[in-house]
Amino acid sequence: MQNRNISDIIEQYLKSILAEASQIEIKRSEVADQFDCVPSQINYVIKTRFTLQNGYLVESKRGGGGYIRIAKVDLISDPDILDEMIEYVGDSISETKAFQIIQTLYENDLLTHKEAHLVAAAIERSTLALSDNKLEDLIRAKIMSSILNRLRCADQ
Amino acid sequence: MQNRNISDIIEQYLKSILAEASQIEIKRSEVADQFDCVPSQINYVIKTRFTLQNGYLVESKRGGGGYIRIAKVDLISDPDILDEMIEYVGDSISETKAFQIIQTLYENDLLTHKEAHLVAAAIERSTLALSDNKLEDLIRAKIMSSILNRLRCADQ
DNA sequence: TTATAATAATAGTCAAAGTTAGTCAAACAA
DNA sequence: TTGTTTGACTAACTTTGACTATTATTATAA
Repeated sequence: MQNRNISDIIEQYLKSILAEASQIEIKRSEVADQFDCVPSQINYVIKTRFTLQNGYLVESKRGGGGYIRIAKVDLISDPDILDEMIEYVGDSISETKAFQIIQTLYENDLLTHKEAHLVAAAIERSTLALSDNKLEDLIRAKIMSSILNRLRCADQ
Repeated sequence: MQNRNISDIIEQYLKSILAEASQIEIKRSEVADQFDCVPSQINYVIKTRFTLQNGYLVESKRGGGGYIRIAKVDLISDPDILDEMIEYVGDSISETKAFQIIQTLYENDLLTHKEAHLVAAAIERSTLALSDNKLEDLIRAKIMSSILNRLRCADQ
């Protein structure tokens, strides 16, 4: 349970604040100063320990008044079905197979009727319409994976 | 959700007035004085936060008695705005601008919170993640257009 | 009085400078 | 090997001010 490195310490610090509030906003440089590390270390911590799979949503803004916002989200009780689908999608998927996945999501109440239509609109052939079919299937897979991943969140 | 910079503060001020009236008229120099900034800062705020894709119409007049008028547009009662948005998207759009559109659709109840998140997941940079930025903006535009079109038929 | 010119009073544009956060790969450590 | 640390470089957003454009008002000339 002891902290072995600075990343673990920062992770624990952020999670201790998140225990109080459901959402926090930090200034990257301030936290880096606080823990005497380079700013990009904060990115490393977030990328490795505050993923959506772990139940965190991260947003940020650059420039004056910039920030990094970390929000804790509730995950659906049974993520296995999503994991299987993401694996099935892999890095390439046809329109037909993607439609089947969307249908399954709808039947399992992970998507409403309208949501299913919107997702379908995003990935259908007539939308992507790339002359390179391989590339089209690849992009469709990226979109499907991202959406499946997002469905881990109970709310949102 | 604090204000982090003067632009955010001015944005919030203007939106708080707009919450009362559907349309407001301001004097650029007065608002600049009020918030102790240069007048062109007001232009920056308007240009980045009160565009049509943000759901606002802006008119102005120079010279004596000049003004800047900001009006809120109602997407639901004005379906033409969807067409204008599709036209605005064109065949290429950045992540930032697409996010603004999604935000506007959400604020006007054309998308639920979850639907907005799903659409965002489909078009965000980390999803499309193409080395070719031009192609990425092009595909994002195709998806956004398809989604906007789908929203024309209110219920599915 | 009327037309025109000058002046004042606005708002717009643009680019430089400033302030953040993100990426990526090399070096390092367990 | 795998995971961590570091820093140079990049990208995004904000602030500022000099310069420009437009409109209204006032002064001047015919």
